[in-house]
This record gives sequence, structure tokens and C-alpha cells, in this order.
Amino acid sequence: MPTSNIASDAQSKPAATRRPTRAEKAAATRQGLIEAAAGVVGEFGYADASVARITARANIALGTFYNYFETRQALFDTLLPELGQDLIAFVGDRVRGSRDTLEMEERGFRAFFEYLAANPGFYRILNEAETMAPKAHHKHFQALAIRYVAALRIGLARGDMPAYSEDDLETVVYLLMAARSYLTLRYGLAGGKLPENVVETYIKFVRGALSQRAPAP
Amino acid sequence: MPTSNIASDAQSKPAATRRPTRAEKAAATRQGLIEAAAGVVGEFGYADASVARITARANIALGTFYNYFETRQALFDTLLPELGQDLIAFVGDRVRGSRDTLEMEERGFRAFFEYLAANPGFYRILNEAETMAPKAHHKHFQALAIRYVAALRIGLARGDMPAYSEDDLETVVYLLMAARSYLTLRYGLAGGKLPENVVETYIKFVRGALSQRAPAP
DNA sequence: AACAAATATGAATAATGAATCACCATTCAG
DNA sequence: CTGAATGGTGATTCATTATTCATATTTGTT
Repeated sequence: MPTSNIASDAQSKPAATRRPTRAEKAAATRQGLIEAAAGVVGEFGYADASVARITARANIALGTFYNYFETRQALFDTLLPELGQDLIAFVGDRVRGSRDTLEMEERGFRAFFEYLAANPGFYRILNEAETMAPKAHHKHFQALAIRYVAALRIGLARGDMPAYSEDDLETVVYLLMAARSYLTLRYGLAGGKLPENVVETYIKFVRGALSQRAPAP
Repeated sequence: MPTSNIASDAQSKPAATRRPTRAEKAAATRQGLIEAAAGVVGEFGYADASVARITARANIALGTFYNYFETRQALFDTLLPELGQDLIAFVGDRVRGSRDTLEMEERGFRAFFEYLAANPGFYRILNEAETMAPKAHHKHFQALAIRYVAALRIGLARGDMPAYSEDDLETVVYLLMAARSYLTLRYGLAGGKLPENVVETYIKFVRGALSQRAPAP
């Protein structure tokens, strides 16, 4: 449930089923297009996500598409950032309350794959975006990395990562995001679940990397 | 200098400039197509690498293309595996004679980015292949991972990685390959050179990961 | 030299799909 | 109630390109 649109809720007291406002219907149609696009792109990839296919899945006419997006590319450029908010929120929830950085990392890692299992098209939407919607890709990574760095910064202050400094954080974050992506590529696409021994190897690797003691100056 | 074609060298004694044989010319034309394709795909991506563009850059007529490849896709399916051999050979050379696993990893890591700097299109050819030439992508990763695992296996036997076992190796290799890819995505595309502080963070991260001591059973 | 086989050429074909547009339906402000 | 205005429709236009093929050129052989 992405972008909670604040469409004209002048008096939204009784949620009773009243006739939907024009703006509400428009918001629903737009949302339907986003969801249809997520399905089609996830299944066929951006290149084969024709406007005809997307509108067919959204149960609207082809021409209607252009009431909501300037071009097909404009939809592609907003798709990943909107869906990415879901992922970020989901992982954020799962991670909250962790005792230390390692626990947080393991929880976040598992949450990521849980999200992928529940949203099988997401990996493809994410990866192909680098080529097919570079602005979207950049925006998503920006949004994700900034939160991830902030989370690690807390662990850094707490002394969980004695060998690292603020300047290392972004690089470390990209290493961790990289891991998720490539492990999905290699192990994740079948059944949507990562083999447990792969998870264990990952945890071991990251524990060694993060909790090593500071090198002598 | 890829695929050294063994084209009809019945008597190849004097390398003097004799009139090129038909098979030699054919091999050169094919090679020209591969190189042109590498250039075009690296610059514009697979989607915009039209047969017309590729043949124009190779200085041959459009129709000639189809004397060398069944379809455009057939070229795409062979492009990355052929180029990938170059990368593998280059990194293999740079890594030979390393004293331990960490030294090897650092040398291989740096060699990878040196290769990218010398072949600016390679990153794109590699990444887009996941979508545009999945068979090629799989083949390349197969070829690369098998050598990488073999290299780590030697370090494992020597005791360089006390916390790991044979079963961990492939996962670790994917983590290391992932790192290269995402660091290129984030830092590498400008100037072709990775900032030295990023390299240092990477080395530190991997040292901690690989050389941690074995956990208690 | 002369011919057959192998290669090269690029205009023509055919498929695809994004985007437009002229028109219909529904909503809502006054 | 009424008539803009907003939203919906889908056939049509238009551009792009992979692939084919009839023809021309080059090569290797006798």
C-alpha cells in the first residue's frame, strides 16, 4: 500500500461507502496503473511492458493512460521510487528495536528476502531500472542508502564497528546492498527463499567484516 | 585480443604481407563485428544497438551481418562470454604469484577496475546482459565463479580463511563479485577509477570477513 | 582466363508499439 | 437542472528496425 494519497479529504469522517469523489476515482485509477505496471514489468520486464499490456491489466483503455502519465517513460521513472517506499517501510519495521548492529543487519537482510518473496516482481523492477529508468534507480538507491547509513551510524557511535569511521559508512552500505542483490541473482529466484546455509555464510562474513577490532594506527 | 582464430594456417611461415585468405578475412570480419558491437552496446546499451549501427561501425553492409550471425540476439548471446574471457585472462595474470588470499583478492580487485578503465563499455555490457542476454550472463558468471572459487579453495587449504569451509566458497565469491559491481555503480563510472579511500574501506571489510578466526563449535 | 562458389550489398518487407486525436460519458459548481 | 470541464475510449498514425532477398562482387580452382 504505497503513497497514501491525500486526495480531497475535506470531510472524511464517516468512512461509510459514499459515492466516490472524482479525485478519489482518479487516484484509484492512477494507483491501479502503478500496480498493473508493477505486475507487468515484474513479469515481462520494462521492454515488454507495453502501454497496451499495462492498461489491459488495469482494466482501462489505452488512451486513458496518457491522462495520468506524460509518456510511458514517465511511469517507469516513478514506478521504482514508489514501490521502493514499501520496501523501505517494511524493512524499517522489521529492524526496529534491534540490540546491536549485527542483529539489525541480520533482521534487515532476512526482511529484504521476505519482501522479495511476497513481491516476486520487485527484483526485476529494481535491476532493470538501472538501464530502463536510470533516474528512478538513482532515486531509489539514494533513498535507501541514506537510511541505511543513518542506521549504521548509530551502531558506529555505540562502538559496534570499532574498525570503521564515518567515512567508511557509505561504502559499507553499498557492499551490503550489493550482497543482497547478487545473492538474489544466484540463489534467490527459485521459490523466493534463500537457502539457509547461504544466509549463515552471509552472516558469518558480515560479522567478521563489521566486528573486527580496530587496526593499529 | 580475444579468440585467436586458427584459420587455415597451412603454411604460415613468413609473416610477410601476403594476400589474406578468404577464411582469414572472414575471421577478421567477425572479429570486427564483435568489437563494433562491444563499442555500440557499451555506449548505447543493447536496446539501441541496432544492426545498422553495429555494421556501420564495423564498416560493412547491413546484410553482411547475417552471414556471421543468425540473428541480432545470437550476437548478443556470444558478446559477453567472448569479452569475458579477456577480463578473466587479464585478472588471472595480475593475480598470479600472490602470497596469500588477501593479497590475491586485493590484486584481483584492483585489476578488475583497471580492466574497466581500459574497457569503459564493459560494465554496461555485463549488467544489461542479465536482462538482454540472460544466457550470456549466466555463462559468464559460471566461467568467472568457477575460477574464483578454485582460487579461494587454495587459500582455504593454506589456512588463510580459518572460519570458512568448502561449502561457503561459492557464496563468498558471489559476495566479492557483488562488491565490485555495486562499487562500480556507485563510484566507478566517473573517470573509470575508484577513489582510493573506497578501495581501502573495501580491503578492510574483506580482511575482517576472510581472516576472522574460526568460531567455537 | 573463365567459371562456380562464397561473400557482400542495401532496398524492400513486415512487424511492432508509442503516442495522438476526435469523440463520448460522467461529474459537479452554480 | 444545466453546461463546462474532467475523465475515458480505441482506431489510426507514424517511426523504428530486424530480417530477407535479388543482385553484384570477389575469391579459389582448373
